[in-house]
Amino acid sequence: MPLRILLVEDEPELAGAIEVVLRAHHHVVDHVAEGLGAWSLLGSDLASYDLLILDWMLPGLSGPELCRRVRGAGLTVPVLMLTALADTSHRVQGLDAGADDYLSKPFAMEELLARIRALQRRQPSYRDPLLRAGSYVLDPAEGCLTIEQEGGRTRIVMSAKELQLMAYFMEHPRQIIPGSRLRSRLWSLEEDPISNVVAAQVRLLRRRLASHGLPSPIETVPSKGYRFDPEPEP
Amino acid sequence: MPLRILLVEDEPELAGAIEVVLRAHHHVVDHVAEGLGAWSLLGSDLASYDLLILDWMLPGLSGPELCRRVRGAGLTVPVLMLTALADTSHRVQGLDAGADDYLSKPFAMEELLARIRALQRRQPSYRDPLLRAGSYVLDPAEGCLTIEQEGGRTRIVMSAKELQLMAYFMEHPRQIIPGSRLRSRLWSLEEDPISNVVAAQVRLLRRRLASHGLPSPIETVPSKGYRFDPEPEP
DNA sequence: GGAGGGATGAAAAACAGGTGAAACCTCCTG
DNA sequence: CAGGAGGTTTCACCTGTTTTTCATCCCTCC
Repeated sequence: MPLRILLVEDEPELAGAIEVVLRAHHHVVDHVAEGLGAWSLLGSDLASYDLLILDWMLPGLSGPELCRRVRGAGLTVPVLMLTALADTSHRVQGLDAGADDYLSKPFAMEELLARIRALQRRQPSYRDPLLRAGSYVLDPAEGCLTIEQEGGRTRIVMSAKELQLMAYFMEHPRQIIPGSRLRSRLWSLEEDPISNVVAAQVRLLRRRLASHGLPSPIETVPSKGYRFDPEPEP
Repeated sequence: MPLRILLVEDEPELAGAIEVVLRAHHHVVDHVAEGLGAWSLLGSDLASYDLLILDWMLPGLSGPELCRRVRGAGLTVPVLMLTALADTSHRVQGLDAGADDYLSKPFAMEELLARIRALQRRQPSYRDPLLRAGSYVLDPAEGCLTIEQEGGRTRIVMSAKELQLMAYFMEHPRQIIPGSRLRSRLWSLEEDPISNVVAAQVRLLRRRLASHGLPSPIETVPSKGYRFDPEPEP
């Protein structure tokens, strides 16, 4: 599975080599040469990384310092530290700063890849909690819905709006939800009030469920709204 | 689960970045650039928000000031404050103003998301309470009225206006209510006074009750108004 | 007995939602 | 950078329901 990796390394040759290898293994790599640049990327960029590879010695902001900042900001992203200094006291310093692993130069690319794999396995990576209602389980992180029926489970990948809608329904099971409420909760204000986005999107959601052979759990209560029933009583 | 979020931030770049990230996580985001706009948005109950993200420095109305107003108005919505000022005295000021959390710029989007998740672990949805008068129980959420008689209960699904009318009667049992009051309470402002909407709607309400075999609890007091009696004395 | 509020049924208007096609947008790919 | 695929929204049109109006009738109170 491809990872989004931020590589912070000031030696151009090594950096280039690492980039090539990682890309060859289908990872997406951003490279910066110094610590402050990395920090501002982490601080404001839209990207979120699956892995940070930090050189120990960096202009601007050292590897351990950057690592401490990252941890201080509450980030749980795995950090792999690179260094020319192999002795134990440095190793300890690095790990104390919050790094997850530590690799001494020179190293074989194979070892780097192996350690990346190891970090990924160990990664408990915080995920949004699942949302459950009856036999429906929604996973916002994965962007999918699974339904447990007799005879197994069905997994449905959904679009963003479908997920929002489904989540709202699942948070309010069996309640009648007026279309106007959906509109005000799930769509931002500026849109013109004479539109039928809600009806249209409800339709798409129903169609998506139907396309997997599921009976629609969303009922229309005429001129009142919609009602989601996680498992209709007989 | 998706949240409805109001973002008050005057730096366009940062605001844009936050918006994109929040949307990517399936939240619904409204963005205003200054405090007064935010305040008027919060005042109009077009939308109710699950979270406010306030910049510290804002044109018009500062973040802490807005936050104080929000709390002063009795709103319990979680507030997350953003600021370039990291020192403790500001942190304390922000939290004293009623903010629930505090984030210093620059911050990683991951941290913002983590804090939002943390703030968000709170109360589940609640239902609006039932309205009771004598043997009549009105459930606004379900849009129905139940009557407990000897021999069981009757459940009547009603239309919106019927519910409004019934609710008004049930809130003023045994009182004589002039038609003109119903008109001004239940119908927005001066519609043309030569209409008999009220009479017509009262009729529909009576008919609906009658169609379920119930004696009408709504009596007409000639040239004075209507009176609702939750259970007529013999 | 006539004025006025209310009752009544039918008809009209307004409304909410369902539907398919088409327009848009954004992201991805060649 | 063009083209394509999805996803999302709009549009025009259709349905059924709710709400209001209208014309008429009824009753009560001065």
